[in-house]
Amino acid sequence: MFDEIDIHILEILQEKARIPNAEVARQVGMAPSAVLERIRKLEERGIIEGYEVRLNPACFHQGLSAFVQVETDGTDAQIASALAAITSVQEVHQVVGPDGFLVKLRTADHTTLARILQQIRPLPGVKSIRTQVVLDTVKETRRVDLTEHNGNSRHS
Amino acid sequence: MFDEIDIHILEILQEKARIPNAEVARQVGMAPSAVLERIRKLEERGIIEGYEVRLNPACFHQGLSAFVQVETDGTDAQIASALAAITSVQEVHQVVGPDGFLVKLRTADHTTLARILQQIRPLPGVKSIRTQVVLDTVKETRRVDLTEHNGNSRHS
DNA sequence: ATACAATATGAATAAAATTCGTATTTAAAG
DNA sequence: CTTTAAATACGAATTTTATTCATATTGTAT
Repeated sequence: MFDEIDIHILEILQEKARIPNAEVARQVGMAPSAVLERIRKLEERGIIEGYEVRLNPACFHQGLSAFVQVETDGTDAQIASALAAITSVQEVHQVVGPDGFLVKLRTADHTTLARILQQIRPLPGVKSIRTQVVLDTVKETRRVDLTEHNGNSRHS
Repeated sequence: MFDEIDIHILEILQEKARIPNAEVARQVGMAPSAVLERIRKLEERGIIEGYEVRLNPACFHQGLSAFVQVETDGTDAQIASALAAITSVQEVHQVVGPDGFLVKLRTADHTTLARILQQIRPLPGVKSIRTQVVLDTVKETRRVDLTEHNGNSRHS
């Protein structure tokens, strides 16, 4: 799927995604055109899904995080998409075990949170909800560990 | 803090973070140098925290997500950093209520997950853990809603 | 070994980033 | 409602980067 050079490129991009191609090429010791071609293919294959800007949520009145355990009657796509449609909802995960979803929210304050919760409760199929408000986020990353992939070669 | 033009720029960047500056300038109808200056200041002020590449976790043997409710004896920074130090741990949130943390994990499979859990259980201060394995992730975004900020002007 | 496909190179060109002097706008103070 | 100072925008010039493509090299299967 990908070799050590690809991993190296991905490591550089994970560190700082807006780094110029030419700089990546310098760091991996290859021609810029070759690196460009590799990145293109990583994008084509869906290994690179995209590039994101990380904004400071506190600057946009989104300082409060919460997790909501939503117990449901079955696990319809209906409920899932109703939850996903709420703007404050950042994540919706269907979990194993008793039917339900784990929802991650982001709101300005407790008042807004309460409003969103009142919005979730009456959704058809929702049996109960349990809310956990986040006091402090110690770690929050999406970085993928690439260290274990150094040995992979490019087999079809 | 920021005006409508900043919001417009941030919306464009949230859509596609690796878009060239010159293209952003075209879309907002300003000179590239002016847009560059604005983006710089957004970065300086910590409004833009950084740029990330989004990788497909499944391509790196990280296809399994799980949430772990860690009940603890108090909420030491000790426990938090011990949890955060584990590579598979993507998020550590201290939650309101009974002392504890909500931890988000990413592993290759159930076997690896079990191993990580056995690693968490004996940490000093950990009373009990409850694990929720993710079957399906319906939504997962970090996008900040900027639509409400159109009226903001630039006051100190 | 041979041939085919994939990848790398390097030069050339187009595009973008960056800098900076000047002009314009904005906001505060008088 | 001016005046003034600071912030921002502009646009030309320059440097750097992106992109393309013909050629060379490498890797792989037969």
